[in-house]
Amino acid sequence: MSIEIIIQKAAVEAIKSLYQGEVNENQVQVQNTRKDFEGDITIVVFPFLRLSKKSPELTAEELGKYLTENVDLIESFNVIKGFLNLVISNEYWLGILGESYSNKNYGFKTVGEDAELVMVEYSSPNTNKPLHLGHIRNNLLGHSISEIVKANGKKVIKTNIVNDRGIHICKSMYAWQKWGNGETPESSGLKGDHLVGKYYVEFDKHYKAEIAELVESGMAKEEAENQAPSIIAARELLRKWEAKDQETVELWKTMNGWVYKGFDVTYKTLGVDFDKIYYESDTYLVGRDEVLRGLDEGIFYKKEDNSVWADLTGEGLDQKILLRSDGTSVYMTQDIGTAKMRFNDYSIDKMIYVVGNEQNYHFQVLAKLLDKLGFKWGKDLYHFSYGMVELPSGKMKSREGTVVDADDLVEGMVQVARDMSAELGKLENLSEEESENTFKMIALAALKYFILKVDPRKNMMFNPEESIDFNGNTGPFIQYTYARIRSVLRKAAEQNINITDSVTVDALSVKEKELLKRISLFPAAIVEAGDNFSPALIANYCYELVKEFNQFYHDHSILGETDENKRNFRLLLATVVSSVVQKGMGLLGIEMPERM
RNA sequence: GCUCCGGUAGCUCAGUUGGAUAGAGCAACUGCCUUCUAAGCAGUAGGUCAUGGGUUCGAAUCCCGUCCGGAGUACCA
Repeated sequence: MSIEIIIQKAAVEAIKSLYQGEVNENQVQVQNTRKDFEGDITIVVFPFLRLSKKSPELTAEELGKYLTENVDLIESFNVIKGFLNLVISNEYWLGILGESYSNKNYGFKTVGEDAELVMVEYSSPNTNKPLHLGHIRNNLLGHSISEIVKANGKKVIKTNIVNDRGIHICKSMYAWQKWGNGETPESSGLKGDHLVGKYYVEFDKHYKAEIAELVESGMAKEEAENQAPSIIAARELLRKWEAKDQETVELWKTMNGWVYKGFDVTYKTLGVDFDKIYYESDTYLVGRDEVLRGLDEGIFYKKEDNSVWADLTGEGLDQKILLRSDGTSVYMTQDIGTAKMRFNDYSIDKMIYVVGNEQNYHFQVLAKLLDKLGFKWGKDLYHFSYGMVELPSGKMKSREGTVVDADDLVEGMVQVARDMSAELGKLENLSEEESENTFKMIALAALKYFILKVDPRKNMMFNPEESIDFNGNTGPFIQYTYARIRSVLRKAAEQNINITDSVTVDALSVKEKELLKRISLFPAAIVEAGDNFSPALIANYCYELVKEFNQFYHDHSILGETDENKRNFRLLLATVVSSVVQKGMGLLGIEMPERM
């Protein structure tokens, strides 16, 4: 039971006994005492004035007196205006520390056999171009939220739906056929996804030129966009693909294969993975069948041009197309099929889609459609909607070349880590392999933390001109503090100092107590991050803990402490802090180096 | 037009179910490496929380209006 709840319950009793009044536990506003006041936990007494019929000060005095007398772990109190500051006993805080040290799960719940099954969809790339910064945000959020849900005791299946078919890949295929001269990843030395992306750009270049030419010769722009030879050729490829033309399917397989190889490298670098991958080419037909079933059952309707629609005007939404007039699937059709396949494959209790907020409307509609089709789980799907990554120049657009490529970004940051480390004279006695490993760890920590520390729902700004920071509120700062703690613990071990979990210290410094308070809040942070789908909460928690530790570290000697009890206590504290930070950062997919 | 989201320091972001004097980092300026790692610590400066009203003991937070920005809006994914 957390300290807040203990205090809340006690306060409810106190109000009953003092004023014969009933209050709900939630009405007891408990918060951490601000640093500039004495005390640990503060109760706001304003809500009780109508019961006490006394001034805020007097009410707080009476409540404080009652609580101090009746609750063991409350040692003393002071009152400032309507705020009752309670001082919690050292024994309580030390108990937290001893328990954390011996128990070691730090608020992580174990996943039982009958735990709720949560499927998390994230990443979901198109196969016509490499991953960029927007995808990185998606991947990191998806992976992190999976870890957080797991830590809250749920079974998680991470899934990826790959958009492997459609006009986009046909554009790359056509351009490669026409201008590729048989180029392959091997012959060009390019990563597969980059090679295919190159031909996507190539397509667009020619396509644009053709449109310009047609417009020049007097054609309307819209018509030109439909009549340009390149787009006609790409559409023809799509038709051939849908008709299972062997040569086309072979090319499609080959080029997608290149892309998957490339993606695998990027995923591995980012440290994300999946338990199950779905491909649109497998699910779109299932979706089409579902839509046709809906049509038979009168849930959907058909227009004269043979297109199939859902009427959602009754639900406050619009009409939505589900099958084009030529009978082919749209995005929504595919998502219906994918959902059906997933629920057939697994007994999913909750489905989470990690998809950008530009698709809020799409998921609103999807939930309604699945519900209409009779899937119980339809309306329970959760769209984890995150904000866009913006550049100073505005939105990222692949065609305009304003994207920040994922691989380039990571490589650039590893280089910065290398340079900085050399400049600071770090890691000089490590082998090249070990230091390279550490540079990667640091670079990825900087990138991941930079992205995950901001509220996922908000758009975020990334300035490619200024490289991501390694100082201040950053991943490397947290790693650095961790590495220093580990270094102290190594030295303690070298000196044969044993750490025991029996703590006997009678006076705690302000900083020590502050650290203990923060440690005690970690389990609550995990729950909160899970409830709010917010890795940012964990990131900020870790930063504050580590910042606090750095200050502590600065003015408290650990190994130099001569009082053995105190030294033991501080070593214990350092151990627990490092474990909590490691666990917390683990939830963000950030590894902690032993040295840096 | 309509719907949704956002606006906090020069910049990037925090800000607990409404609570005390608004919090970090970056950038700027001052100090601190003979002491467990200076990717650090201590400090200075920087705010009409877009704006106008309302609710109340109390509002960055809740409600209404206005302005600005972003996204979506029936055969792209």
